[in-house]
Amino acid sequence: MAESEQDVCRQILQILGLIGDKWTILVVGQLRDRTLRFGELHRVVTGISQRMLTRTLRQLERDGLVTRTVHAGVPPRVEYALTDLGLTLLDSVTALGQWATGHRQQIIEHRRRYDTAHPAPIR
Amino acid sequence: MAESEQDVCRQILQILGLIGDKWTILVVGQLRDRTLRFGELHRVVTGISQRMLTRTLRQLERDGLVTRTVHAGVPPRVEYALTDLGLTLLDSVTALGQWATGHRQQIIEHRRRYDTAHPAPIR
DNA sequence: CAGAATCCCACCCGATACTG
DNA sequence: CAGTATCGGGTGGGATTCTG
Repeated sequence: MAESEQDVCRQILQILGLIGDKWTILVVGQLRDRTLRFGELHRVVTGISQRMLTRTLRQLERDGLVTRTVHAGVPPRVEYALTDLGLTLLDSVTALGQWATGHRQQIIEHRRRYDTAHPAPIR
Repeated sequence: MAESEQDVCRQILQILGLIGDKWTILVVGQLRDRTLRFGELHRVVTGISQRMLTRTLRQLERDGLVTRTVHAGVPPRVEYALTDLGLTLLDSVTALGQWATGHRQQIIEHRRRYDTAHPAPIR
């Protein structure tokens, strides 16, 4: 089964796109050191809507990055935790986050300079 | 000047979002070892529209990740190259790309299993 | 509590046409 | 050649409502 370079490239891009998603990063970040319930995640990931939290978690579950554990009973309880695979992603993302942190000031400064040098057209 | 955690977090997310953009990654990747002209980039980054290439390059320039050099004359010639800052980004992205490459099969396999276990509702 | 379903709008982005 | 301008379809994502 031949697999073209194109396919591989597109798959990797897809994965990077997943990682680049802001909600994904925030959610994975929150699961760093402990498992959390749906409601806890909803509270701790500031600004996320119920819908987006659900979608993000589903995708992460589908990709094998988090586990979803339903505890029977009333009220219902669903817990989310990182898998081993999810942990390796966390490491990589953390590294990238450190790049972002480390160069944040530089980038902001560049933007400031660029924006003053290229004023918005009047319109 | 107090800078809230929220602000810093949002800035980092913004930067990660930038990195996650598929065109950004492809363009930066192509500039890895040599400077390229607009038209060359347009040819080599498969599928990108003129508009998106322009926008991507502008943003990268604004953030100080690439330089834009205009050579006078006819026909016009504009060359793009990575800055030192851009190179450090390239390194980080490459690392993440290696993660994606290394775990690609696992993720695809997880998806396959998930999709067969959770068949799409009939509709 | 943990979602699923629906509505709806803002914006992203591609296609196309025009310009210095 | 290297862009800008404009239009229009598709989509991401918020707000709201309903259910097991």
